[in-house]
Amino acid sequence: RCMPFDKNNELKKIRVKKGQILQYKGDINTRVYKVKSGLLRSYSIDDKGKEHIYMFAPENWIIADNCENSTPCNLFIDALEDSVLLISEKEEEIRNANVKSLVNRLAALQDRILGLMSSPSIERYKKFLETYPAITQRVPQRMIASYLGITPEALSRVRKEISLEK
Amino acid sequence: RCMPFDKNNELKKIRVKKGQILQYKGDINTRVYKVKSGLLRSYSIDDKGKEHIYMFAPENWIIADNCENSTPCNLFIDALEDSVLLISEKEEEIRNANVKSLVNRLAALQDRILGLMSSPSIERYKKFLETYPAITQRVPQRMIASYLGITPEALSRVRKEISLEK
DNA sequence: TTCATTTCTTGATCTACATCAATGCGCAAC
DNA sequence: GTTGCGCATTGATGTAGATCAAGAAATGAA
Repeated sequence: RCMPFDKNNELKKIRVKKGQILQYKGDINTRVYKVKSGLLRSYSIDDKGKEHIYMFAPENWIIADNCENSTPCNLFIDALEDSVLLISEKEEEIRNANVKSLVNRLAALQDRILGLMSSPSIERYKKFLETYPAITQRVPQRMIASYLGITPEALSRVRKEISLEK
Repeated sequence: RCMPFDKNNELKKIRVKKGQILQYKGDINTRVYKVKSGLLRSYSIDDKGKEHIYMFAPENWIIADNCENSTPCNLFIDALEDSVLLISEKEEEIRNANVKSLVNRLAALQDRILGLMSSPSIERYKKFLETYPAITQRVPQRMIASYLGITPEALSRVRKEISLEK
């Protein structure tokens, strides 16, 4: 390439094992992870010790904590499968950000918020199946429950109810 | 100004009355509103006819539906007070977007999602009071309840409980 | 394979919040 | 003033989903 600064110069490529934690709540100057293969997730742990999954990041997704740089982050990030990642600094990421894709992400969060406020768990689960069919196959149900904001028991009953509908 | 294209060329300035609806769910090619004075809100209406407030936009805030342009939008937008607005096209907005402020908005939505999933209504209300003290004074409680994802009755009881804590 | 660990399911009970209904309180219009 | 209307409060009751507990099924490790 003939560009004066190849933007990939700044990217580190790493391999991580399933279960490895990449970011802890409270870390500062956290990085941005691009998933080349595998699957990551981000999640918080509340005062009662309960995990709440904020997002799953399969191939070609970007995952990070959206907090200000240099302030402690709110989320944990770990690997749900052996994965290959590209790591970059947040500032670098902001410089190269694709505005369109940020706006798309806003739209997805808007949807999720309205869903949490207005849809019962069965509807949220059905929508999840439509939106992320691939992820359904790759993570245990308790994690989907956590993403949906319900308990594994509640998800189990929702699934039973859906199977009876047919 | 000496710029070849003044970006304000594209902005229309309008005045709206309290109660006026600027955008209906289902509209396409919706615009972006910058609030110079007054107060707007965006909200959805679910299948049971219940309103769910997605956001309040006081002075200097930007409000819009985050949907793809040319697809039907999901939100209504109306004026909670007489307001003065600058209107721009989404494409224009994307061209001039401030990435930093988009990322801040992502952070706020992340917070809201985690709050909806993990905090009881009393905590969400306390946090709202801290985060948006000014808005508390300007909108009826039923709208704050709607923003928090609870009923006006539930908010009334939460407030009573807080007043007893002291 | 066997043993251990995690995950899923099912039932019983509990609880936060919704729903429904009645009352009272501003506050604007006239 | 009074009439009407939207809003807040309070009580009674209903319900989605949480919690707790026990098994069953799947997964993984030696």
